[in-house]
Amino acid sequence: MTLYEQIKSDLQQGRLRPGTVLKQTELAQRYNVSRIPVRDALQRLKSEGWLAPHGKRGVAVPQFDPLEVEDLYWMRAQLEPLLLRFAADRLSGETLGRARDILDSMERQPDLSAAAIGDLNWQFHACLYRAAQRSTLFATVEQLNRQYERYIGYQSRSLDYQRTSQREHYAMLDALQKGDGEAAATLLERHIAAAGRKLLAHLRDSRS
Amino acid sequence: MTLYEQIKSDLQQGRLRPGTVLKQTELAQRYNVSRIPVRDALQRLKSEGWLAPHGKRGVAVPQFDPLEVEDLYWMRAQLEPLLLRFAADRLSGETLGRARDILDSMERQPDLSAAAIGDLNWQFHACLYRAAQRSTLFATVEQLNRQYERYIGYQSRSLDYQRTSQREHYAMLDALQKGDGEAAATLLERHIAAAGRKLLAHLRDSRS
DNA sequence: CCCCGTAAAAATGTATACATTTTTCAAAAG
DNA sequence: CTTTTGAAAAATGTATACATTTTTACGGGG
Repeated sequence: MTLYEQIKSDLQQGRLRPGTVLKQTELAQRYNVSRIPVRDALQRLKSEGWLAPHGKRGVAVPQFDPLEVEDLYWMRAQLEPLLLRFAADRLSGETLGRARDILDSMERQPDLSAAAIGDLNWQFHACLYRAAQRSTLFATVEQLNRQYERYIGYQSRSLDYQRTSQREHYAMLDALQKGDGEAAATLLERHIAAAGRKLLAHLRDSRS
Repeated sequence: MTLYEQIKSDLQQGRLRPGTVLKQTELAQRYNVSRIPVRDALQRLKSEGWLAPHGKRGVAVPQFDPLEVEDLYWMRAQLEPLLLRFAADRLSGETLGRARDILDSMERQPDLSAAAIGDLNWQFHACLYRAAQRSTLFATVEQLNRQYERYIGYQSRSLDYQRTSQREHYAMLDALQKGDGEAAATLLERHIAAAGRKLLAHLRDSRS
């Protein structure tokens, strides 16, 4: 596991709490490395929204922010359906197959961690988006999804919601297989909006 | 001037040409610094689209890509009008004044460099967007604009186009001053789309 | 003639040491 | 008692040196 992944995992699991100011020296000791790789990891984590600038120098673990979630989901709801429309014309049977495999594997494994679910989720979407061959649009969408990972702990793991989410995924895939990209894009937009509302509700509940 | 700015300027002015593979050691010698600050600058430039990964290690100066321009402008046309709508309700007289000052100063200076025009352009837009107090949305928009800077050399500097562009800016500002955020947002969307078409045409001309 | 494996070289990753900047804290002035 | 100032301490920025990985090039085998 790289240093970047280690720090990210500590952020995800609350071992580094919002509000904490991170010192390169402390982190270097904590992970038994020198400050050079720490600097690299911090810069990357900062660019992905896991850390925020703190004063003139230094970084801090940012608070959870409902407004950030709203922005992220709104942007995703705008950009991802377009990407899917571009992809629709170019989807090979093999790609659709791989996407279905990912969904099936989620189905098979009953209780994955929130992080694992989030990862497979992205793998599924990314697998379709890549087919669009729009690397710039894809890169931005990927970044938004990475930024949203920070909130993955608040994602509902209720079996109920998982079922709904999976049903929407399969419906999208079916539409694509029929060649109806437009329908798939509409489903996707609703899927993202619904997930956003769900996450916001959870966030507001658990922090009020 | 920081190292980051120096390298960026060399990229902008073609002293580092598309296709070139950059070596940390070479750059360190070229700019008379050690490899540590070079690494930092390269990572940042990479995250802003000025450089692209090259193989497993190392970075290269990317080719100019019309598809990238299309994606950037399309995303900007989607995201920025929303940001302006959010801002519209919160614009103070002072903010509007500062925005107008920026436009006026562009008017006063007849022949600025493409880079200088681009910078003032962004200052104008950013000044309005900041009022929305949507930091996540703002950050994404800012990144898209920075990414687009790479193509600023292809921006038309014809007096004709500059006039059109300025007229659109003033029209937007007038709409905002009248409190008509909706009209301003519509103008902005068209403004971005028009600028995108213009840039694409130039790019295709000069490289065919 | 081409391909593959291996060793040398070149490039990047990381640690340590030093330089510079920022922050902190205490003492003195108002 | 509050504010200011300045020196010590702490943190980050940078250089040099070493470690590891990747690339390159050469020579032998197929």
